Amino acid sequence: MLSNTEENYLKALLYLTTDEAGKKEAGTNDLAAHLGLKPATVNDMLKRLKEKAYVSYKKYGKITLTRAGRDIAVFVMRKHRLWETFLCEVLAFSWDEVHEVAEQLEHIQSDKLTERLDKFLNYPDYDPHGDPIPKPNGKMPPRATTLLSSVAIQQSCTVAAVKDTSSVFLQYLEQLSIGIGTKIRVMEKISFDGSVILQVGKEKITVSEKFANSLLVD
Amino acid sequence: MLSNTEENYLKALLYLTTDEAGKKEAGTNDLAAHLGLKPATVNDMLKRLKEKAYVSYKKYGKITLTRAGRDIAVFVMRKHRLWETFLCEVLAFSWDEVHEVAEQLEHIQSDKLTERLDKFLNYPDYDPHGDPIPKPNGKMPPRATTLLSSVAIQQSCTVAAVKDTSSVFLQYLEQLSIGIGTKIRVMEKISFDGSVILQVGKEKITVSEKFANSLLVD
DNA sequence: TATAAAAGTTAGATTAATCTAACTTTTATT
DNA sequence: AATAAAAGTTAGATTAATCTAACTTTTATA
Repeated sequence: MLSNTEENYLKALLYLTTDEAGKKEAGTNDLAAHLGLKPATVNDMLKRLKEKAYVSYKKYGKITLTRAGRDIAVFVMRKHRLWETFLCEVLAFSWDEVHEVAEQLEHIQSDKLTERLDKFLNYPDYDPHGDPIPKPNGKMPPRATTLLSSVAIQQSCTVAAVKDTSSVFLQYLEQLSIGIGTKIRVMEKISFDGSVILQVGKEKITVSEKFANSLLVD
Repeated sequence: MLSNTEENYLKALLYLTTDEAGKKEAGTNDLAAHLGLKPATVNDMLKRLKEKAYVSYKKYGKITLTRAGRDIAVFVMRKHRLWETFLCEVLAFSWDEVHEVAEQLEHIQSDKLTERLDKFLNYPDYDPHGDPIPKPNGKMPPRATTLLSSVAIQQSCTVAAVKDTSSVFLQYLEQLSIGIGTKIRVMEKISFDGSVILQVGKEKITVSEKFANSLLVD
């Protein structure tokens, strides 16, 4: 059985190599930066994970997850997202509060717990941030890929997911009454700085380019 | 913040010195036996816990929890019992399956989670084994103290708690359709071996002295 | 009360996870 | 292509948690 620490390395590797993070290859430094550790530390751990056949790489080369490693990482992600859903929907946490707690809960080892929790939540496909929850077989529901910034003028869309899960962003969304499922119409784009004017309910609001690049829509 | 390991030592000490375990003093060997560790290991840890002022003892003497140590142990117990209740009542675990999982969940650090869980469960006073759940202030609802074995012949009583939480015992109770709240009438006691004949619902059953010493009733 | 048994402690070793400092290899840039 | 920068590795140290083996103190008993 893997330690929490080992699980965290695999999860980080999954994240870094799944182009959520922008790129597809991961090196020692990327991992170290992502985990807040020193490259030397990561190097040591990678040796052990390679030994145990959870990762694959050659000296000075890029690191990839093996099938076994990816399966574990996906399962940890499944637990993380189920717990986030539980915290929001059942215990009324707000979506900016769930992450840290889910970071702990994702390491609880009990298949029965995971499956019962899934059932209790009625087998959700997406977590409170709109991220897909892997199924027990490792398959993932489709992830929204359209950025709000790429929606044409006068088009309407529905918020499907957030690309940025930082508290500041989530609280800002809260303040604007925007959440998963909110209908948005793009009214105007300012070419000067990429700002976008949106219709949200009866309100007309202006948001930055950075904002429009942080929301995924259907 | 304490490690899971440190929390487990404090919890064990609380258990051993709260006469649930029969006695009120705990030594290195008792702790080692209870935790499945070697006395030398426990000795080392006790030094650190003393350093941090969670326990108090003098060399070769008996160990007691300080106020701070007891507060932490009680809080861990609170979390353990709330999670057991959650697993049974919400996720339909049977009462012999919850312990191991609760052993993991009890270490999750989030006051908000604990309080929200308590609220969601409607502030239960007792867990699925009939053990009192400490309140946020550390106070405990009263614990049943009457053993089934001490109930007089022809008296009726209600099962309040189990003294033994081993799977074998809990599954046996399940098989006999006895749970917390079950009404029992003591029909006869066999002086030869301490066996007791009980009326449970419409059934008349005979149980051992050991059994009658493992159930607490009101 | 002397002494054997039980309880508790110390010393030294091991493993996991981390660090810093120094070194090597790869890559990117002039 | 030479060389500077970035990336990756190694060596040696530290801390937490565990062990075994040997030793000391307390307690129980003959």
